[in-house]
Amino acid sequence: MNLNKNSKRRKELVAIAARLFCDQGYESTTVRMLADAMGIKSGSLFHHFSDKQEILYAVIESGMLHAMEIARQTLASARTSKEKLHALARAHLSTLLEDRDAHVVAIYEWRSLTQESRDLLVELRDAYETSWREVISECHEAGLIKGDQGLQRRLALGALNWTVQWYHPDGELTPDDLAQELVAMVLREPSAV
Amino acid sequence: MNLNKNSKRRKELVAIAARLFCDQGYESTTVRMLADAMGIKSGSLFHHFSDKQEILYAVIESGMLHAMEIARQTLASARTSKEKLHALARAHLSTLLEDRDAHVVAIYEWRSLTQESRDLLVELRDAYETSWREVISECHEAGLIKGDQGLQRRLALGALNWTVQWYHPDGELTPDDLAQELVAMVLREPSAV
DNA sequence: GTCTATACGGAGATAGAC
DNA sequence: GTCTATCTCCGTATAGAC
Repeated sequence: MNLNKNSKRRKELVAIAARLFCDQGYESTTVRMLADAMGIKSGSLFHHFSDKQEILYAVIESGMLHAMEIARQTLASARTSKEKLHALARAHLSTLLEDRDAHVVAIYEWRSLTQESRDLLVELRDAYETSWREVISECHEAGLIKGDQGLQRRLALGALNWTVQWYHPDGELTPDDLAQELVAMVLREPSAV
Repeated sequence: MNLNKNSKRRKELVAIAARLFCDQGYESTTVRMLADAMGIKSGSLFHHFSDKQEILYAVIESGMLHAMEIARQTLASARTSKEKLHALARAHLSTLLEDRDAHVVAIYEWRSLTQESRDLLVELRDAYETSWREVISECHEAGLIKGDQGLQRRLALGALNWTVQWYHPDGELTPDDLAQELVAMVLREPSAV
């Protein structure tokens, strides 16, 4: 089996799998469907991945790594704590949109991962959420909000994650509108949208 | 096949199915597992439901009907628009907790429904969300908030629905704390938690 | 790295006796 | 209303040639 995780070919295959898993669900997507979409026969699939679950893991991991990279970049150009909060919200929405398949899969198909895979991905997720923890903590220290920081972080991330259920970027609302309204809610400022 | 949807027996079976679907996912739950948990053989299952998808439909429908009933009741005793918003949030969280299995299934297993089933359930959901539409509209008319009502409703419902991912009622936070913080965010009031 | 061929098990669903 | 028995199909995964 080919274990080179960074090969271009492998990334293509993972993206194709992400789309199918997103559209039809992991369990309902057969390895034959995956192979068809990849332009190979089902037996050949197992040259790239040791089993079906590993494909699922690869899809979710790639989405998470990408999200962390975007958050890191966006955060770098923010100065005030409010700007940082806005940056995180914008970055979060960007990855949800640009990498939608992988994130929808991460949300819906968690249960189909082995315990070992889950543990690995939980570490990634925690690392990502640490940025949120830090920025919300900064907002509190700056006197912009008070109250339960964990609760505020979870409500905010929940509202953002749920956007995959209803948001279509071709409507009137821009991702930046969403981010602004979310920040306004968290910081209890009047709506700017 | 027994079509009596309101029989006590049927409700028991639906509750059992909800638990299994919630724990393992719809596709990963076999009709043999369902039958085992119900104390019958797999063949007997099809005396109660015409096929597996109908069980999924029954689980989700029962959760939605219950949610609507709770919302109706809770709303009846609220007077001001802020009280009504709080009532809706509390009712939403109550049903998410009391009827958690069915709602988790509704969130995760939507894709496994036939188009016909989906259409029926979308009608129910829209009817439910109408309460939210009306109450948020009232809050705007009362001058408590301004901005995009649809966006505010969706962010609020998203934050609430996402609680199934992290909230455990045995912690320090009560459901009422959650509802209060959510209302405070929506109405841009200081955190009361 | 892809192919063909196939093993093996378990899935949903049905028929008909009791 | 439940049972037993069984059908049929399709799932994941493997083996070995090219």
